[in-house]
Formats: sequence, C-alpha cells, structure tokens
Amino acid sequence: MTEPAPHTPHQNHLLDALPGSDYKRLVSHLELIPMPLGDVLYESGAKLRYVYFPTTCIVSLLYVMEDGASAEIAVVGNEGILGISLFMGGDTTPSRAVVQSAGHAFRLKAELLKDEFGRFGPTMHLLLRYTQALITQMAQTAVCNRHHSVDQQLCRWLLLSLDRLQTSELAMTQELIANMLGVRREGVTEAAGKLQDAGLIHYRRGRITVLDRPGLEAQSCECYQVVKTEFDRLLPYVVT
Amino acid sequence: MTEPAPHTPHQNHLLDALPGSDYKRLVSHLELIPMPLGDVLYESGAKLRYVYFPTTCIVSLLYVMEDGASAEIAVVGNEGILGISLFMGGDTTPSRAVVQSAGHAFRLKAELLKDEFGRFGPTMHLLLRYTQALITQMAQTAVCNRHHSVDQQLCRWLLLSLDRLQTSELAMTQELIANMLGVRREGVTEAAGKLQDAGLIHYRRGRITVLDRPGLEAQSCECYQVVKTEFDRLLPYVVT
DNA sequence: CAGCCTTTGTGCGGGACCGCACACAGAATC
DNA sequence: GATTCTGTGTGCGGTCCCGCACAAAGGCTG
Repeated sequence: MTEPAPHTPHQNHLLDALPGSDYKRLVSHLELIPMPLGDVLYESGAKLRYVYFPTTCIVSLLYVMEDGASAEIAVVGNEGILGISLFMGGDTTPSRAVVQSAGHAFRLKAELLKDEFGRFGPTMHLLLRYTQALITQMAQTAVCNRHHSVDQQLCRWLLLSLDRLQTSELAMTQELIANMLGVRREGVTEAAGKLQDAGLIHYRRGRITVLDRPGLEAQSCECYQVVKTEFDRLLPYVVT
Repeated sequence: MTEPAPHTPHQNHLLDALPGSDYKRLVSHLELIPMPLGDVLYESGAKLRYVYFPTTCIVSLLYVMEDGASAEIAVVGNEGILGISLFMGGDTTPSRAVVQSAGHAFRLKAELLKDEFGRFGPTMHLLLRYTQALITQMAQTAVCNRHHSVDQQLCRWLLLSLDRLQTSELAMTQELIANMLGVRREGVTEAAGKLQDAGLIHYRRGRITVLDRPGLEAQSCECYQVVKTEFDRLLPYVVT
C-alpha cells in the first residue's frame, strides 16, 4: 500500500487559481470533509449554509420532477464550486446537488464566500467566469438531450466525469448513470455494452474503466468538446 | 388607428428596475433600434459590441450544431438583457442570438455596461440575479427536452414567449417554432392542431392567438411554472 | 460453500418522433 | 383571376427509446 496523497485545497482548481492574498484570507476557514456517495448537499429551494470545493469527488446538479423522474443539469468536480446561487444573489436554486462519486471536498461557510465575493476582486471574477462555463455546460446538456442518442450522451457523460476526476476509473452503477442521463437503466446497459465491445471501456459491477479515451471522444457527440473548449477558454490556469 | 405607444426604456423591466442614479448614467446612451425578424444579434463565438434590452421583441438564444440542427437554450424578452457573457467575463458564448419576434430594443455600448457593472452597485446585483433566473430557464429547458412531449413543450414555449410580450398574439410560423424546439415542423403542426381543437389557441398562417391561457398552463408541463416562479422570486419588481 | 442481494443482460410489445413525400390552402403578385 | 410562393395538414415506414418481465451473473455474508 502506498501512502495516500495528502488532501490540499490546491487540488481544487478554483482555489488553486486564486491569487495569494485572496487565498490566504480563505484558506484557514476551509474544512476538509468526506463526501459519501448519495449525499445531498443542497435540496431544491433550500438555503445554502456552505459552499463546496470538490477535490476528489463528483457532484451532480439535478432536477427532480414531480413524478420522481430526474435529469442531470450539470456536473461539478475539482474544477469548480457548488453553491453559485449564493453569490449570484438568489440564495437557492430549484435543483438538487448529489454526490455521484465519493471523495472529499473543502467546504466554506456561505458568509465567508459572500464576503470575499463582495471585495470585487480576483475571486469574484474567477467565480463569474466559472459560472459562465457552467452555463455553457447546462446549455449543451439541453442541446444534447434534444438531439443525441443515448450512446453519444453516455460518451459525453463519461468524458465530462473523467475530466473532473484524476483516475480513468469511475465507481458508478448503470442505474445511477441512467438517473443522471434521465434514461432507462437498460438503455445504459446497451450503450455501455457497445462501448465495451468496441474496446473503449471495461465494465464490471459498478466500476467503469476507460481503456481508450481518444476512441471515446470520437464516439461522443460534439457537445463534449464544446463544453471542454469553453472551460479551457474561460479558466485557462485551471487546466491540469 | 390609435397613436402608437412611445418607446421608453421603462418598457424593459431590468432598466425599469434600476435605481434612479444608475439609470440616469445609462439612459442618455441607450439607443432605440428596430429588431427585424431573423436578425442575428450575436454569432457563436463573436465578441459583443453591444448589449440589448428588448422592449417589444423576443430573442432566442440557440445553439446550432455542426449538422445544422438547432435547439433553443433560452428566450429573452422585455424582462431581460442580451449579452450576459460580457459581464460574466467570457465576452463570447458558443450560442447564437436570433430575433424570433420582431419589435424594438434599446442597445448600449458594451463598454458602458461593463463600466456600470464595475461600480459593483445595484445594477450589478440586478444583472446577476437576472443571470441566475436565466440559468434556471436553461436548466429547465434541459429537463424538458429530456422528459416531456412535443405537446407539452409547445405549451411551455408559448407561455414563456407570451410572458415576454405584451399581446396574446404571436407572429410565428410553425417551422420557426419547430427550429426553436428542435423538433420536426410536422410535430408542431400536430401539437398545435390539438391545442386548437381544444379551443386553447387559434392558428392562422404564422399568427397564433392564445384564447385560453389558464387552459394552456394546465396542458403545459411543470417546467413553465418552475421558470416563472423563479423569475418572479429573483426579480420581484420586474413583474408587470 | 451456500444463500442472498445487487447489478447487469435480454427479449418483447408499444409509443413517440423522425424523414420523406405530397396534397391543400391562404396570401401576395402581376 | 391566374400564378406563384409560403405555410399547413396528412400519411407511411423506420428507428429509438420506453415500460415491463425475467434470466443470469458478480460479490458479499454467514
């Protein structure tokens, strides 16, 4: 067994991109907390007490409909922050934030982030640019939902998720993925089967390993690239 | 013939909601300009020279895919502003802004809005809250695209559009609506036919009249209400 | 190892929407 | 009033995805 890597705020790209003075003000207030699978960070309409900076976990923003069906709106990992409605002024959103891949995150009291935003300095501009990138992700999700097949959407989803983790492996059942994409579990089974037959991924009970990333990108619809390009453009020093 | 109503910046709810001092700085720089059907305000990826405050027109944000297919991401009318990427820091977006219903708008040089935003005053907070409302609209579009029938989506779309105009009539062909929703023209024909048979709307060659608004709301999916409620919550004094 | 639960694979009928082709009807033009 | 154009209605086969039912593993527990 190797020593586990120590957790540091720098694992989150937003925190890492903050200039020294802003970072110093915040760092002592950051609390490292574990993020277990399925944890609900924010319920729809609930007021935020903390914002979260994921380091090794993935969190989905999803909307749950009256009949219980759900759809993912965006995914947030170590490139981002959870709780943008705090500084956007709304305090709440109609969506829910759920941990999709267990790991850790640093959390910060809502008040403190609001104060930092209120200095109208680099942190504010960084957060706004991140928000715009997130908007692009949401917009592209809408487009993808409209026009692309489950196969393509699965590729996009895998790629976006992998970009937000450090491994090439995802701990995630097909059922869970289906909930994210808002499709049937069987649809995911079939799509994943095709990808496996094509040698792009390897699947075994809640564990997906990506074998051929370029191949996956080729199978994916343009939506993935649009989102990635936009993140890279808006948050250049955030790139790993 | 009655005298046409004079155009005033107050017809745009964001401008109308600005406190006097902020408004005074901007008002002399606002130019009233006509917005003809089909006009492209922003091309995907193009830098913004102006922001637009619609008064009597409707503008769609839509994404056009490589193969030419399109999907609407959000719709902006007299409740909003076009060009949020300006103050969010990205300067451009991957989507396109197209006039869907002809009318007028006030435009403002990009620089001037940026300056006003940079005062970190009420205008900034108003713009950020509007942006959050817009985010909700996009998120709900994604959900709706995933789960709801063309019939329901048409209802949602009509209602959102009507809320952003003052009349109960829309000048819009079924072909155009189909492009917005990202579905076949025939699909819209069929859905609109049902609504007409139900006595909710009246259709004649590029002109839709809503006869029974509550009825339409009843036919619509929950998405419309979610968006409307969120706009009302975030921009309370913007309500007509 | 046996038993059990969870996860994944497969088949089948049905519905929604697609692409295409074409008929038909307002509206505008000359 | 005839022509033309643009917009709308309709039908048909094909595809994708849904809901459901159930079989077949993989992996954990005792």
